[in-house]
Amino acid sequence: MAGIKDVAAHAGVSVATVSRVLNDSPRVTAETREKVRDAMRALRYRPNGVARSLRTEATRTLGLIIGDILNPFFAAMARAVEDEARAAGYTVVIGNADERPEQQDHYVRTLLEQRVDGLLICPTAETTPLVEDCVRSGSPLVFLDRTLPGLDVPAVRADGTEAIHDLVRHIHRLGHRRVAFISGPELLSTGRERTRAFLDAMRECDLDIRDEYLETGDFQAASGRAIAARFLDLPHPPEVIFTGDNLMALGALDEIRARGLRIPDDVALASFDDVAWFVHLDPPITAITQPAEELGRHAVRVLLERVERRPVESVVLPARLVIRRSCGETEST
Amino acid sequence: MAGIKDVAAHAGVSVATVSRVLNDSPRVTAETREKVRDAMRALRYRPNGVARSLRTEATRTLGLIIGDILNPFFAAMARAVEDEARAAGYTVVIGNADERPEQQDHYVRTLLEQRVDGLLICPTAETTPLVEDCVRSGSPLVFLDRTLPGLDVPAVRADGTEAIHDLVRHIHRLGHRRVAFISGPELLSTGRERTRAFLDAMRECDLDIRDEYLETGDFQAASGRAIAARFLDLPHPPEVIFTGDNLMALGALDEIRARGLRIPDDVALASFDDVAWFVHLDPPITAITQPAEELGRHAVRVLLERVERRPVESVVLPARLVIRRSCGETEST
DNA sequence: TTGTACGCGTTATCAC
DNA sequence: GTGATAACGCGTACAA
Repeated sequence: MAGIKDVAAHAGVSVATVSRVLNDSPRVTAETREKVRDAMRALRYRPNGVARSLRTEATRTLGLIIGDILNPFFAAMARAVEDEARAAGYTVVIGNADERPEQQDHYVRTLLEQRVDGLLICPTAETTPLVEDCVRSGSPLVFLDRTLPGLDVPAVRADGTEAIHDLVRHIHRLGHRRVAFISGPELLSTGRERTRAFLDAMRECDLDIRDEYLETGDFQAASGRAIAARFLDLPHPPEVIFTGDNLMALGALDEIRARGLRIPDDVALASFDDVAWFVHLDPPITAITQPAEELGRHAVRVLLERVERRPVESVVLPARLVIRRSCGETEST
Repeated sequence: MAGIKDVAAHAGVSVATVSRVLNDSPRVTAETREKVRDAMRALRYRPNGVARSLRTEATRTLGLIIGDILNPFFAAMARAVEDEARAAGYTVVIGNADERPEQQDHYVRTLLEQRVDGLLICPTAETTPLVEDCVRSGSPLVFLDRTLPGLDVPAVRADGTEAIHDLVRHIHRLGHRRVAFISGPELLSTGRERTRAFLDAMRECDLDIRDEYLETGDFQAASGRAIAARFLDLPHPPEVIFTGDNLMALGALDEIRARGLRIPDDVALASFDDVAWFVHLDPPITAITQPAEELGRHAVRVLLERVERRPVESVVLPARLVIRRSCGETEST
């Protein structure tokens, strides 16, 4: 493939001049610029980004490590990250960690070696030594969606506390008293936050928090289904099942359907995390929606600030309750 | 950041030896190997992938250009591509072309400059000069999901012809006669193929193909909704609406729901392209499923063969009809 | 088995 | 305004 010196030879100038044309330097006559451009076209020249990166110490590439691109919430974030990055002239490498610390580390290592200019991580449960290294070595790093305790890393995330309070009040107002919660892992900041908010909100509404109505899942569909089954097998099953994320809602839904139960008459359902198709269900599912796209965009902006070595602040965006029909809502909201 | 020569100095050996350790060369004593490894750990050395790539002319990176990661079908393919690539020691850069030729070209150009080792493209309608260049210059290229006519590029895709015949026969057997089709763009190979298969299948079943029952959408939800509305406004509305992809099915579903119509009593619905949540709908949607994961995995394998300059064949996998309840199916299938 | 020296394609710093 | 040339960090032929 043609290199810069082939172009230089073909245009009868030096490689320095070609480089200047490439980088839109003003110190080049319009005439020679054209000559060089012609040579580039003639030789089908494509600048070698690898060589450029070696020289400039910048790859104009960002890394994004998420749990799973198949989860619509992550997909929406990833999409927004990509759009915002492209607008700023960056490309993004996506790594699916599958919530496994060792796979997350694999990507951290790989992306660090590829010398990405910055790293966006939705951290899994554990703080690994590699991530700590990353922080210490000062490579631009921003947490997305979740945080890791004890690490001084800016985070861009949604806060569901208010929305969960709204939801519990909403459920209470609808006359429900026995509400169960399928929580996420204690090890995840999002899991902790939602459980805490749920408990606080229940207390605020003077609602009983029964032990048997509180179980911990792993944010995957199967656990949602299994826990929903246990709830429904209880002598006094709950009137409402609230799930900590959309996948566990899916699992709960499957179990409810499999038993031939009707929503909301037999059991009501609400989910933290909204997904596009909840609205097409019958009845549409009442859910808490997170601003996934905004999170993604903010994350890129914050990360690029860090890349420029400017000081940054964490960003917390509110989640929001979307009332639909799965909790026994009537026409008048 | 520590480089190879810092490691060499720290270990008291030459850079060549360090390099040999890095690349697991057997011509190094276990003893010196350990010395070098220790030095690496001590200095928190991370090999510089950029420099290595410049030297070896390989980045161990693959490019994947798809329409939209938010489309569950693309997401599933992307996920599989990533998994397969990682297993082979590659990372993948994803570009969302949004079905826009100029954005597709943007990514082709960018990824070519980044010197990805191979490129996977789900081509949008038009053959751009850049893509032609790509083919001529012989850079490893594989089409995924769709093909472009007149270009000698291996493709990995699903063939829906048989499944569409199965579906039309199924619909016919159920007693429906007036069936409408919301097709995809003629410019897309998938759009053409599905329309042709639908028409063939209709003829095979001796079913009338009315002009007003055949309209072309753009594979996006909005067009599905608009066309469904026109179908339903007809003096003789169809008994079945069959959509060319999952997004247009979503649009049609919205329109049907908005009118308070019931599936399948008022109008039956079937979709090319299955998505996970179709099964959670009431009734679950009868659909044609494509082996998205297999397509992704095969694509990577074929592409890596091309990277190694081995001859390859295109891959065509069959799509498959999944009968559920949205066409008026009874318990006995 | 180990070390020396060159080159990969660019950008940047000097001269002119 | 343009040209010569030294880096950037690594892999490898060749010499020792």
